[in-house]
Amino acid sequence: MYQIVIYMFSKACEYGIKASIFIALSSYKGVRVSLKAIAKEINSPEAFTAKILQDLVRHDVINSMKGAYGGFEIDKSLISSIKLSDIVNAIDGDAIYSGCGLGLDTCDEDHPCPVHHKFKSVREELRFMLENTNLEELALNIKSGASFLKV
Amino acid sequence: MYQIVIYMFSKACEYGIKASIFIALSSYKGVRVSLKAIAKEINSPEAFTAKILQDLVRHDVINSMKGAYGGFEIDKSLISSIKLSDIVNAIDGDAIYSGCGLGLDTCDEDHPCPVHHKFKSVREELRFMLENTNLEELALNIKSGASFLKV
DNA sequence: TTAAAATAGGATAAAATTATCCGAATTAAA
DNA sequence: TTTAATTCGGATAATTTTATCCTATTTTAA
Ligand code: FES
Ligand code: FES
Repeated sequence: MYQIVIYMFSKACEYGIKASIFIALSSYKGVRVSLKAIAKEINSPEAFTAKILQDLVRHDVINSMKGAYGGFEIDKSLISSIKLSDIVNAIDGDAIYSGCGLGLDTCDEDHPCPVHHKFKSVREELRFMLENTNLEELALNIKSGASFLKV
Repeated sequence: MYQIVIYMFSKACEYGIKASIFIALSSYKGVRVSLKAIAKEINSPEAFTAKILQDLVRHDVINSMKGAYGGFEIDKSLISSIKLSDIVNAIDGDAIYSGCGLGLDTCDEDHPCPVHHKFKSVREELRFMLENTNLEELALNIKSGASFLKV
């Protein structure tokens, strides 16, 4: 049996999104968080999470500070403008919404695969969701206890 | 960079879906198709495709016949009742629509992850699409030249 | 009955993703 | 200035997914 079929996200993205939310939450309180604290909070492997955070830093989604009392943070005033798609793009590169669902070289209206029209709406909805969900709202829901980062 | 983020389907599923469509198309004409012909038509690796076809046979999505003049086929009268979700389920097992988008142990209304409510609708639309698309319509679109299996 | 054409299935290999380890560089406090 | 706490980054390992190879089995036609 050839495992799992419909991933919404890779592990890398899962960790990236959850980490970003936790960093945002902490940044509201004005405190930087360490890799160790993040991995513990989101229940992810430390070293792997580090790689993903480095990616997010390079793409200016989050900031980092080395050394004692260092850690990760996000500029408070930017939290509401960071979208899920920014995080996903940072980890993926781009070419996210462009690929054909059935693996044709390009997704092309004029040369569609059998599921093209059926998938288009699903993909567009996914895209819309990613581009219209920001870190602030996700963080606030964690804060209020309306959602959870682990278990 | 930690590649690709949003898969709709695994390669195994892509090949499984495309192969099924081609087999359906051929079955309407009353001819069995060989693995070789399928792999060529959908532009997939032969041996890997063989494994996936075996899965589909075991799950009674398609039929196979060994020996000279053997190959794969689908009972003509069943083509319209085979849904995309049947193919996907055969290759995946199940547990498809159940998992949490952010990797929590379970997707649970009472203990939702930060993206749960946002994702629910996307996932439901995907599910609806898979359960309401049948092989017949996909095959007919190939036949009419409205869609394509490769390139 | 034999030979050729196919699928079935086990073993293995390659590639991609996920995960770990360790030393280097940086920072702040003591 | 030293030390401890951290992130950074390269190397490597484990796991999963994708792909290949080879032999056995089945089936039909000659
Ligand atoms: S061509 Fe396949 S999804 Fe558009
Ligand atoms: S709990 Fe994460 S998608 Fe439902």
